[in-house]
Parts: sequence; C-alpha cells; structure tokens
Amino acid sequence: MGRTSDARERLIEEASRLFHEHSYEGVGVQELCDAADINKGSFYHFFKSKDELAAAVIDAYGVAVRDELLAPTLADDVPPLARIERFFEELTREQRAGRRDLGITPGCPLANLAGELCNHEPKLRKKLARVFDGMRDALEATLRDAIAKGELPRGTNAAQGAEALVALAEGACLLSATHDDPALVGRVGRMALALVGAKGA
Amino acid sequence: MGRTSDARERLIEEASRLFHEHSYEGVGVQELCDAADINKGSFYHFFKSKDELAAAVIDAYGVAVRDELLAPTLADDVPPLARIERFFEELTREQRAGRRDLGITPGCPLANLAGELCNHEPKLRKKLARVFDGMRDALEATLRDAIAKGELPRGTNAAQGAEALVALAEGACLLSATHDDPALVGRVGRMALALVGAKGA
DNA sequence: TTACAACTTAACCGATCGGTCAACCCGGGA
DNA sequence: TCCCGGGTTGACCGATCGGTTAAGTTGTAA
Repeated sequence: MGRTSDARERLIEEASRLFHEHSYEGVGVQELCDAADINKGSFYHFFKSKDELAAAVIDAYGVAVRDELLAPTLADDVPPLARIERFFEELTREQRAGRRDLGITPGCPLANLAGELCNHEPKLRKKLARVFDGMRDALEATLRDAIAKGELPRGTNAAQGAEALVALAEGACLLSATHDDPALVGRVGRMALALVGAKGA
Repeated sequence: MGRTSDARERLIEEASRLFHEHSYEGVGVQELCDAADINKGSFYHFFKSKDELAAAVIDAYGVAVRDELLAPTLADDVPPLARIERFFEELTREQRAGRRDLGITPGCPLANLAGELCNHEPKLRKKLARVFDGMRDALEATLRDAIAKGELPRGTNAAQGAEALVALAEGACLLSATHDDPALVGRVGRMALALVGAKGA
C-alpha cells in the first residue's frame, strides 16, 4: 500500500454528509465506520478522536467553499456587484438541490456545525471561524473592486459590508432550512446589494 | 400538592441552559435530571420523551423572545427605525452578557438549536420556524410603521425587509459566537438600516 | 528473504444513551 | 378512615457511546 489508502478520505466524505444530515453529536463513530465501510479500529488508526475527524471535515468544507462557491461565483468575468448576486443565487441553487436530493432544505453545513460546536469545542470553533473569514475576505475583495469600478460609493466600508454579507448569507441558509423553503435565500439575497449600499437595489 | 410542582419548570429552565451551553444531542436525560434535581422516572412523568422536552424549551424561548427582546426593543416610545437599532443593540448586549457569564460568546439559542435540529426533527423544526416568524412579523410591523411615518420610502417591501433582518440578526449571532466576538453583532447591526433601504445609513 | 510499517480485523472496555417499570409517598375528598 | 391519583424513587432494560487492544495481513524496501 505505497500510497495512502482512500479509507481516510471516504471517512471524511461520509462524515461530511452525515454531520450535515444529522449533526456532530448525533452521529456515532460506529455509524461513520459503517458508512465508510471500515472497522472501528481503522478509524482510530487515521484519527485519534472523533473531534479530529471533525477538524478534517471542516478543512474539507473550507476547500469546497473556496473552490465550488467563492471561486466560481466571485470570478471577475462579470461586474463586481453581479458577482455578489451570483453568489446568493448559487446558495439558493444549493438549497434547492439539497431539498430535491434529501427531501429537506439542508441549510449550510458550516453554519449548522458552528451552531452546535461553537459553545464547547474551541479548536473546532476557531477552525470554522477561519472558513467564515475566507468567505468574508473574498467578498471584501469583491466589494473593493465594486468601489474601484464606481459601482459603490467611495466611502463604502468594504470590510464591514463583507462581514454583514456573510451574516446575511448564513442567516438566510439557516432560516431557509428551518422553514424548509429554499426560495427564502433567493429573496434575502436580492436585498444583499442594498445592504452594502448600492443605489439601484 | 394541589398545584403543579415546579419540577417540570425547573427541567425546562435547566434544559434551556444546557441545550444552549452544549447542544441538544450533546446533553443526556440523566444530566438534565441532575441539573433539575429530579429522578429520571420523574422526567418521563412530565415528558414522554426528550423531544417533547425540547418542544417545551422552544416554546419557552418563544415567550422569552417576545417578552424580553421584541416587546422592549420594538416598543413605540421611539421612532420606528430607532427601534430596529435598539433591537440589534439588545442582541449585542446579550452576546456580551453571555460572554461575561459563561466565558464564551453564546450565539442565539434558537439559531444554534435550529442548525442542529432542522435536518431531522420536523416537528421541532416547525416550532422553531414559528418563533422566527414571530420575530419577522414584529419587525415587519415596525418597518410598516417606518414607511407610514416617512422614515422609509413608500415602495419599501416590509415583508422581505423583515425577513432579511431576521436572517441578518441570526447570522450575526452565529458569526459572533463562532468568532467569540460580541462586537460583531453590533457592527453588523449598524448596517441593518441600509438593508431595508434607509437613506442615512 | 527478511523485516518493517501501513493498514485491517474483531473482540473488548466502562460509561452512558433514551426509556421503562413497579413500588411507594402523601395530601385531599368521600 | 380509606382510597385515589399526582408525584417520586431508584433499579433496571438493551443498545450505543467514544475509545482501546492485540493479533493479524498486507505491500514494499533493504
């Protein structure tokens, strides 16, 4: 077995799914092992605890957010504010897809995990915070671009605007999951431009 | 024992605290009973399951939100938009108080619970949705008042604005907990008026 | 060919999980 | 006085919890 077996990656994949479908505390190590088709002993060969698997799952979420959400939607092939709109449209699409595939509106895996873990696992909490920071930074750069291109007033505070956009997006996903209504993200997203001070919205 | 003993209420109180400090799945029935100083058998005299206790906890949250958050902050002793500002200031104060008392920024108990439960307990999910609806309705009424008093343009969509405000508030609480930074709610809250279309912000 | 490290296997640990049970305690109405 | 019913008690249920252990089974490199 010269190269790393894929058992570890299967574990991370299945854990991402199960943590999101249920919750962190609601999924047992045995269930994770069954899903990844490995033995419990192997689990503890790859991860020294369930927490450590959660850390790996959060890292994987971070990569997915960057590569599958931020990079495509905030790419500079369209004007800056249109990227923000595209960002929220993609969130809406994900909620709709989740609802189609699972029968329920899933919400944001990061937010759901954050709500559960923020009060008792400082290490995981900080890891989640760093993923949110990545979202904020990408949105902030987009807002700065919008200011530079005259789409937003010169005085606009890009840092605070980006922070508020992340809050709006995560809150919208949470509400959309709670109401089982993917369209809620779309409605809220359509107000996002007003939040950062765009005139037309 | 003519009147209902207070064991049931102690249980709800302690469960509100423990579900928030840890999480729903992360707190066992035995721990709940210890905190409320009752026997496990008594637990199942008052509630036929842990789920049913959670339902009672959500109801209690709903009352607290109405009486301790919405009623005082959205009272009409100040102009409508100032009430919205007061609403977010109160959220900030709660995060700060939580941090002082518990050592961590707690986030919103509703949001944390919602993130954990929305994907597998439809009955509790709907109960949580109704509490969020209460927040939205109160904010919507405030926005309508703002429109009537000329603080917002006539064309403002109060319903969607209120929905977005709830998303913004819950998202801000979640981020503030994740970053352990109560001030985040304040910063985001200061942008709330821009979200609904106020000019001055 | 041997040796070692990566990996797998399945039995096992004490603790805890959500939930049940039958016995009991005790105050108020008849 | 007796009984009844809300409330309490603590032992108990099988299942599962997160985690450990020791003995294999590999592929690979010396």
